This record gives sequence, C-alpha cells and structure tokens, in this order.
Amino acid sequence: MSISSRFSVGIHILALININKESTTTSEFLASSVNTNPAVIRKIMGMLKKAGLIEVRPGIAGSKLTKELAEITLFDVYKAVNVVQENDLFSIHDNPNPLCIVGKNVQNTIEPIFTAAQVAMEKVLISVTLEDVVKDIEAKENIS
Amino acid sequence: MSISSRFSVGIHILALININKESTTTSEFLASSVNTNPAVIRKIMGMLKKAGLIEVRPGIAGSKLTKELAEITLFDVYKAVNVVQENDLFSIHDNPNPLCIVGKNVQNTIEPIFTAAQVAMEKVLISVTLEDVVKDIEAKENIS
DNA sequence: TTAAGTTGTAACTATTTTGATTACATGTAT
DNA sequence: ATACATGTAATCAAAATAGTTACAACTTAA
Repeated sequence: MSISSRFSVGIHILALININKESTTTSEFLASSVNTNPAVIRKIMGMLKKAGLIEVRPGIAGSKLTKELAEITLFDVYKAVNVVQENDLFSIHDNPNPLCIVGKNVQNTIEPIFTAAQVAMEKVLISVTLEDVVKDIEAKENIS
Repeated sequence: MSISSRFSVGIHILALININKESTTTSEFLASSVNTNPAVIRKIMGMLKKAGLIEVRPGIAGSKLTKELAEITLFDVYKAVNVVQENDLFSIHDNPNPLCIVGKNVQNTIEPIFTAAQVAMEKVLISVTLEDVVKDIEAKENIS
C-alpha cells in the first residue's frame, strides 16, 4: 500500500501556482497539467488553503502562495494533504492476547520503533523546500 | 493510509516462535496470541518461509526460526511480508501533461526525494533486530 | 441586474487493499 | 485408518482512493 498521490499532486499544484504566478491559475488549468478532474484539484486546494499555504476565494479565479517558496517544506505539504496521520504510518494489530507474554507486550515494544522510522522519513521531507523542487524542475527543463 | 499490520503480525509471530521454542508453535496457537484467524497466520508464515526466515512443513505442527534472533532485522521481516514495494512508499500521479513545464518534470524531480525518504525510514528498520524486540518484550514483562 | 465564469462541496461510482472466514486438499504420524 | 497440521483458494465486508457529475455560493463585468 502506498501513500496517496494527493501528496505529489499537492506539490505539483504549489509549484505550478508559483511558476505561473504572472497569470491566473484556475483549478481547470491545474487539472489539465496534473491530468485529472478540476473537482479533485479543488478538493486538494481546499486542504492547502486550510493549512495556510495558499489563498483561494470562492468566485475568484486563481490562487497564490501565502509564503515564499523557500519557507514551505515538503513536510508542510504532506501534513496539509493529510496522507499519513500522526504516528500512524504503520498499523499495529489490535487486541493481541494479554495472557501471552508477546501478546501483552508487542504493541508497546514495537510502537516506538515504528515512530522512529516514521520520523526519519518525515525528516527528509522537512529538509526539502518547494524552492528546491521548483529550481530542479526548471533546471530539468533547461537541459531538455 | 497505513502500512499493513502484516508487518507487526510478522514480528509477533517470529518473536513468539522464539520465546516458545521449547514447545511446538502451531498456527492456531499463534492465532490465539495475535487474536486473528489461523489461516491469516498461515498466510503470513508462508511469506516468512518464502523469505527464508522460518521453517514450516506441511502436516508437521510447529515451526522454527532459521537464523539467530540477532541476525534477523525488522527490515527483513518488512520485506518478507511485502507491505511496501521497492521505491513505492509514495505514489506519484501519472500522465501529467508533458506540454506543461511542471507536468513534464515533476515526476523526475520528486521521485529521488521520495526514494530518499523511504530509504531513511527503512534504515531505522535495518537497525533493529528481533533480538532487540524480544529482549524488550521480556524486559517489559519483568517490570509488570 | 443579469449573465458568465469560478470556487466549494456533496453524492455517487469503480477499483483496490485489507483482514477475516470457510473450506478443503495435501501431508505427517500414531 | 484416524487425527491433526499446513497450504491455499474462494468469498466477503469494510475502508480508502481517485474520478465524475452536479449544483449552490460567490464575484465580476457587461
């Protein structure tokens, strides 16, 4: 099972809003770039808005970032689009048998390990900003 | 979305086979400790067997580990039970529009970042052995 | 003030995965 | 031969994903 593509779509949306900042970036325009439905885009934009990453207003076409690219990390996007809950990257089977030494203690033994693994992953996301992403997109474009 | 509990159940199974090594550990016994169905246990045991972590034979009750506890990492279990595919912890939306600078390049830009995040998580799993887990389970048991 | 265009959101759908369950063939040992 | 285990397939309900349609609410401009 994979983490929802809402995350990569969220990154795509934010990068494109920035790159396209001289024009108005509507959900329809974004949808044609992402290759999905405008309603899907609007739903994700609603999450990005709720997280304070973008400004969008009913009836008004377009949207813009509320912060500088360098001030938005991929972790911010990841949290915004709600793809992995706090301390819930790994699920642990519940109600193991408390009469068994293993059943009684596995959960408490495993949980901190799973948390550490999740945190290590999230730290990588914290270390990358949208500025890094956009610069890399532009660099790749110039090469090709 | 969370990573399947097959992983935590796999750890539970291996730990219990070891702790119970003086007796025979049947799928029914394991099922009662994990609190699930024996067929579920057998399916996961089949994966652990295929990965070379345990010995089980048709018709013969019980199973044992093929290696020392200290030689089995949680990463081995994680790979065995097939909960996350290689380079596929995060899914990326496909067929973005190649006529858009972002659509054309996001995938290639994002992929290495996602891979790095996944690897960071997996490194934590590599660093923990079943011996660590079993010792912690026993320590918790002695305290309580 | 009406018309056109956009966002916000709900409802519905197909697909996929999970985890549980039942059933039974296959294999082993007494 | 009987009893018991494992191996495995088929089936099911529940949950999440991603797409689609539809429409209300809002804004702007003619």
